[in-house]
Amino acid sequence: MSLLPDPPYLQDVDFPYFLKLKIELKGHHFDPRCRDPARLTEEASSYMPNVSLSLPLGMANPCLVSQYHNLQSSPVISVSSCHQASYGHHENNIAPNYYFPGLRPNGAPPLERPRIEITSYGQMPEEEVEESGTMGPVAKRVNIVTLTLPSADGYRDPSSLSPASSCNSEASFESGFYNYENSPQNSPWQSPCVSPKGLSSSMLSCPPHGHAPGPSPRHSPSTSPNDDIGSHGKRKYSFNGTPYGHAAGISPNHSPGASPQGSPRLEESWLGTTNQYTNSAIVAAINALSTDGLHDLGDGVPNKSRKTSVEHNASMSLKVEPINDDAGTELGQEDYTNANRMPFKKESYCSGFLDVPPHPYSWPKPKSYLSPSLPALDWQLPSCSGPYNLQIEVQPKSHHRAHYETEGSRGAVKALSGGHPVVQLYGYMESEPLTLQLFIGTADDRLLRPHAFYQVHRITGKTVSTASHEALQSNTKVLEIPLLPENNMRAIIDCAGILKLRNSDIELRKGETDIGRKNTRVRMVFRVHINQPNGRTVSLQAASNPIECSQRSAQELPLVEKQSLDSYPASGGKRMLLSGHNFLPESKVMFVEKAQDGHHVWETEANVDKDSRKSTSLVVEIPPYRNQRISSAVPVSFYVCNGKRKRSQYQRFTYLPCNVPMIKTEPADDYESRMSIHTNPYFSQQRLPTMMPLEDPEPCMVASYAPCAPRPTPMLCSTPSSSPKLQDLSPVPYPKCLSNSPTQSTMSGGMASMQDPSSHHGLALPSSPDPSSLGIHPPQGSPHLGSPSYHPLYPNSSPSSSPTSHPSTPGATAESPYLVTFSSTQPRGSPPTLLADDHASSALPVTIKQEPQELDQMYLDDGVLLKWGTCQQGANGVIMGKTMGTLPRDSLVYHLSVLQTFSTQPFSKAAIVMVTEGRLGQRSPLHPLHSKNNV
DNA sequence: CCACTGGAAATAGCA
DNA sequence: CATGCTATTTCCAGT
Repeated sequence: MSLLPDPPYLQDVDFPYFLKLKIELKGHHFDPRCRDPARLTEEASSYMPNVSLSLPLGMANPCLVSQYHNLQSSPVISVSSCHQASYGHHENNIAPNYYFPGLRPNGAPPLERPRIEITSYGQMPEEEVEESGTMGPVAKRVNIVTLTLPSADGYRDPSSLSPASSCNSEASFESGFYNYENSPQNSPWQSPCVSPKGLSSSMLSCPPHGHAPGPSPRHSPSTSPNDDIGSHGKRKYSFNGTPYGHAAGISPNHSPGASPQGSPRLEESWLGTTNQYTNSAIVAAINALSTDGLHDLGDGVPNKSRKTSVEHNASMSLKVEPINDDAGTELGQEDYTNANRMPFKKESYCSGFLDVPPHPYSWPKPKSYLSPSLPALDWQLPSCSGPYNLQIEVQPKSHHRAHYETEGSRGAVKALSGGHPVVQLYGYMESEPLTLQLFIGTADDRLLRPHAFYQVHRITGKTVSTASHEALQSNTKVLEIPLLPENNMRAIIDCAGILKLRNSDIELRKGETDIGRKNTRVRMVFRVHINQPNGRTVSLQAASNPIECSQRSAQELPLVEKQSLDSYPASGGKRMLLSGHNFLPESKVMFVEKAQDGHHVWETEANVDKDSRKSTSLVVEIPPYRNQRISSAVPVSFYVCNGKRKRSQYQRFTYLPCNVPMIKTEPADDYESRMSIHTNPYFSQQRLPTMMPLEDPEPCMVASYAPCAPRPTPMLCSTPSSSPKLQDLSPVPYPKCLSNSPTQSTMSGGMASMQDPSSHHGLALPSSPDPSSLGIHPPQGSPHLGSPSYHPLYPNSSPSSSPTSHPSTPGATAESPYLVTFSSTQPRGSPPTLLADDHASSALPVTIKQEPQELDQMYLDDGVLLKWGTCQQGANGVIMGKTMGTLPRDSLVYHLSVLQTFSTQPFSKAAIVMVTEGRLGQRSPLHPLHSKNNV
């Protein structure tokens, strides 16, 4: 990056602010090649040097920090990331090549990706000129910063954005600098671009952008851009104008006001740091903005549009016509076409800028951090490593009603006590402040990953004591909060709210396989990246207890937060205390045992102590198990039921043989135990029965969680290497973990990752050029066949014990506890199987998690699949029918509609789906796609 | 005036 | 295809 003399008026401008002002997205095509580890590596090697040298990076957010700093002093920034096209184009730029390693293949043709260009105030007018992505951007201005955006899509999936998310996400763009997408750490693989619907990017592009011929692209349904922005008085902030702003305006779907990210707050955030800016500067910036990346945001947006979005229509989305004023900024035709960019009116934003109040807090400047690569958000990280221990001292309340873009903020997530969650890093004695990252993660039974339907929302205001920054990493908004030594590395999280994205917007994104319906639980995920003297970086992560985000669920569904017992002898009879919410006088507690196929093998209603009933607690008598002579522990589950469809999630419980010790500390190293550990996120226990074969219950499962014991004080934790199996344990599965907030955070799972700066990026995917071969895969659906815990965290990460090794490399060295097994026969792109031991590689049957009562979807326990098809089940077994297609293994959850997409031919709903593990040719148990109307 | 909240009507999606 | 429910979103109004 280069710094230029600051114009007088720009001197005080914060980088972030700046970015916000000038961001242009170009090209929205995401080239898969970018995800190629090999290429990434190459690139990293080639370009990283520049980055590290020129950028003072914050540990947590190297990119952000560096840019931020630089920008502050220099209005003109030229950054070109990832994309060749973009990079190198800005001859004028002093530091034209700010490369995010891994983004672009060497010598590979330029990839068309959305770019963000930032231009200094003075140049803004011109920066607008752009060239189409492939051609290579034509640097109009020296001072233009170009950031290649992942697809400029939605929050999560670069390749596909939901209208809402993509279009609106101002934040994301703002964070352009913060955008980690380009960095290796991002998991390019994170979201498989499986486009179930086969939507083309163009199709997906944000329709809204296709702004009407009208004056301002931003035109939202509401009519005037301005209106869009602020139906709720947000207009003022609508700073969305900026990248995000676009979104707002752009996406008809979006409610006028807010963009998901673009929540009004964004502006504030920026403002906070940028308050000093003068109006003129702001105006200029605004002017410069014109068509921005907002359009890109729309990329990946499903054609499907809401009724409410009048403007949404294919034609519009596909084609954007330059609009008046913004026209100046317009992109080439291609850009429009591709990105569907909509120009928005500057005016509308101006006011917003001016109105924003300054933020008192001055973002700490972290030390320079050379390694831009940070672990992807879907990688599992441990909460402690060596002397460090990241803990959630005060857990958030179990319920927090998330707000929609169309609503005003619903405030920050609170703690049960009425205060706010508190996170603290123990064991850190340095004087350098660190950055605590926060994002909204999933709370289901699968590996923790960014939640597709929720985003963290920055809260600011008088009542907020904690400063924060918004950044975008892999389409996920990340709140960055300073962790200061003077505060004992403790942060009160009173600046984080939760934004709900419309299901319809997200589900149609390319590659998105998760469904939003009834997927309303989230966890706050905290991360910290600690630089080590040796140049490595230790990344820790702690996830909160699950948080129910829907209004209705919060009000009606019973929620079990704690249970006094995890297991008990088959004889039962013991009373167990359940703590939670929404327990009613008529609440029932049902114990169930499910077979592998999801059918209930046994179900019984437990007696509830009527006298002790409270809305938040309930005493239930453990019913005797159906078989009093079990020789091994039998995992079952129970749930609280308030009526039809009003059930809590399944809670785990284990029946023990009457004479057997209750706990085993070492999980058996078999498939099941691995799986159990693997899938154990908070609620995993609840669903476990459903998704796993129960026939051979493993007592170990319970035991495996034992390690979760709270660690109030800093202490050494077992490193991944030492106890890989435990690494992935998530916080809360068992009461013991639940009881103490600190405890929970302890096991957020994953292993600590150590980065070796020398590698320049997190992608040290060395030996194998092909990502798929490496097994590095996206977590999204991530699976974990063999060892969930060993999710390919950092490609180049290694256990703390052997930081330099490349665990992710197939055939990992002996020094690494982690082994990656890869089979040539394994479908390309299939996830690598990381094993904790040699045994893991054995063929494991693919299991399908299924919840009969649920939607037309099925869960795949492993990512290693697969071919699937229909077959008929005869009396003696199964007769395979036709192979219907091959599924991308990155997704764990498949909707019927998705399967149909992959199918080479129509299939009957009466068919049974069969999943085969490609590598081993094994067949998973057969599962009806849908229990009710079987496919 | 704003940022929240709590409620609940309006919609959507399923069964 | 209509109907009944649920779940999701959007609105409203009060603090």
